[in-house]
Amino acid sequence: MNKNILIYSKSQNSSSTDNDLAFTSQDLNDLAIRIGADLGLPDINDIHVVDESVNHDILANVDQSQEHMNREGDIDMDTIVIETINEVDMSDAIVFGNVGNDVTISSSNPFDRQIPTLSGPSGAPKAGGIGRRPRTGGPAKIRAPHPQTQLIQSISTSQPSQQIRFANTFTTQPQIIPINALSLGQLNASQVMTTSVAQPTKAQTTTKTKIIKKAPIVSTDIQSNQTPDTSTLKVIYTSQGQQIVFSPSKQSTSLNSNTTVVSLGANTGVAPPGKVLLRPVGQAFSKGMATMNAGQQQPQQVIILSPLKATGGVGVSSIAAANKILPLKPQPIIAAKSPQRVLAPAPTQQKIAISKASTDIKPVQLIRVVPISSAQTSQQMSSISSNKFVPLRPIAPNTSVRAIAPIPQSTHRFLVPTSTVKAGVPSLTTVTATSTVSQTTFLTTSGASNSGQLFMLQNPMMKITPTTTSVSSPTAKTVSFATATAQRTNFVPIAPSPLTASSSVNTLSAAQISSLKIPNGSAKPVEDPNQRKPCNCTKSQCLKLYCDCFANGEFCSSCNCISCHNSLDHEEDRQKAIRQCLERNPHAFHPKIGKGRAGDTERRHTKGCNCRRSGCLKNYSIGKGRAGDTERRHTKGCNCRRSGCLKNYCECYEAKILCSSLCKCCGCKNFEESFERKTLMHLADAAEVRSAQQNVATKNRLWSSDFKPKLPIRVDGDRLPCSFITPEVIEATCQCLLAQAEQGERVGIDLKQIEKL
DNA sequence: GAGTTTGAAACT
DNA sequence: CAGTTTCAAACTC
Repeated sequence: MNKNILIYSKSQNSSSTDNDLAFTSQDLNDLAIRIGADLGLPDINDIHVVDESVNHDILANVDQSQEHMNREGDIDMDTIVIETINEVDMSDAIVFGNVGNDVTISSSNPFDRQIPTLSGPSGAPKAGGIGRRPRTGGPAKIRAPHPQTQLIQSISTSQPSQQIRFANTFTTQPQIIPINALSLGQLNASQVMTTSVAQPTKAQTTTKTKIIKKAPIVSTDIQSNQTPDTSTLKVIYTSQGQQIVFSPSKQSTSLNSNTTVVSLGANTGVAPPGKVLLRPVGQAFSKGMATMNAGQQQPQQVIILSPLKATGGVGVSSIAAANKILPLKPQPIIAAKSPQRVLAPAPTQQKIAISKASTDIKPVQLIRVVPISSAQTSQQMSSISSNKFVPLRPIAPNTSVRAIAPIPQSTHRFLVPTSTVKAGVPSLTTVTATSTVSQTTFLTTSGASNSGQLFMLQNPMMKITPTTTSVSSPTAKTVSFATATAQRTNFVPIAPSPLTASSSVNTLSAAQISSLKIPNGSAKPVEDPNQRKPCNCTKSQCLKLYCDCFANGEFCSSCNCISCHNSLDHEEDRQKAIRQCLERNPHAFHPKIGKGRAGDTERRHTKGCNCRRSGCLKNYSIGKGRAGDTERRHTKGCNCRRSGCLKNYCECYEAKILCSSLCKCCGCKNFEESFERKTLMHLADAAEVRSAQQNVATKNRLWSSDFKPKLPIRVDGDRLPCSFITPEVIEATCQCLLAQAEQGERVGIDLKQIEKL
């Protein structure tokens, strides 16, 4: 029996913006073995450890319209972390974790764990699934998922099934359930949970959860005497078979030795709705805890994973002696200044407010231990078709696993700018979307459509290269990205960096163009196209679209800006600026380079023009666009007047695309048949050849010695320099030489001087 | 590196 | 929507 073991951890340094993994791979392997042994997993060898550091950031999205949640501080980001894990597969998962000093403990079948579900009055929390210990002792917790997210995907392959219907609701309170209650019960067959949608604008989401059938949960006494709303009852079985019934009524009653009704009523003064604290063994009741027959509970075997080395420290004292504590060696936090990655929804989307004030940001590390045999998981994921989760699984061992957060609306795009992929990232990871990711696409680095929602992944050290996978789903993608930092941030809308948008299809690169300017052909070192350019803003505080970082949805990092507010330290201002930009232009953060509309993508200049606002339609011809360019064009068009659209002032030219009918440029020379453009391109090609040759020559000088044979000249992926010399290059070069010669003759320069030109 | 040019963004 | 101003990047010297 394979099990998913999810381990998540959060750095203790909650204020740090530079955090990294707290677990080493060795830790994870050790943990997997110990956890598997402790939980009685039959075949621990089937458990495979992979690093799931972070990427919940790419999963969630934030509702900017609900920032009050942030301000109120009642949205627990930890919950989001759990949700992310849940989306992978909670029913079959054993989850451990550490969030700061918290320890999350949960279990699966060995403890007969099921996803707990609570339903109280409107706004009550819904399904949860992960136990966790509080920071400073007290009961362990089972957190409900973030109320705004869509629901837990939980599919067990081995148990009889029952459908449970959940709904998105709006609540701010997590469920908190003690470790002792980890042997969670499940709903009776008659208790199909159907809850109303608190926010009518949000579509109700249905998920299917297979659960273990047990005896009826609610006793006759309860139903007859107290008439609880069975539609909102929740029962948890303890390991002793005790039934704990959560009721929305205002009274808590102990019906018998095995059944306790826990009130979830709002006015009991015991526990707020939706927040149920159950007393752990050996701990006195405290205010805020619902009464229950806790004394009858037996200590649950608990494994505590904590980066803290303390074995009986914070949050552990209330655990029975039988519990096992596995201290973990924390990984040193790598202090590296890096751009912050953010995840951005479009403004009109249903989103999740998950971030707190910047001062309360908790870096999070996610580590996932998954079975080597991924077929089961894959099947499970693939069967999730009615929702918009984007679960991912590794396609190779020892790779990270990313899970995409629920995407509440259709046609979303995940944008992962490659412009900030950091060199030296230890592991580039490949994951594969295994579910039917209907209506979901990933924004590729070569541009994308203009519509839909944008999500930006954390910027540093992340790269996604979508390709078609073997998964049956036509929309599934292979996503590759490197480990990202675990900084939890607020989310901002984003757009791809120009570099990202123009990173393909081009025949000219910035480096090539730049190399043209180098005297004596000494080309500059080719800049890493993935490296984001630092901004130099002085007056905008990097909170206007003048700032490329801001416009790209990135935090400034390693920039030269002055009075920069595009950082976590000024998140409030930043969000305000974002809203302002979106008010002015709802597409302000959409990529400027996108796909052209069908039918006019091929419309290009053929002769150039001087028109300014006509759209230059009279001078267009059909079918002259270059192959590859038809999919990319400026969404607004440029307005150049003096540059001829052949300088980087022009956004089209900068993106290495031809001007289109959307452009209002004057004197445009950036059209297919433009002689100037061709010449520029060929010169750039020639410069590239020269640069490549020089680079290779330099390499050879470094590498070669008197005892080594000369290496063949190869550049950029075994591409011989001569391969750059295409007939077009030759033709253009000849044309340039002829033009120079003719000009020289007109001026009266003698032949020798002309030859020297 | 300073100054100029340029065009997008912001503003009126 | 059009004209103007502001801004930062591109470019030139």
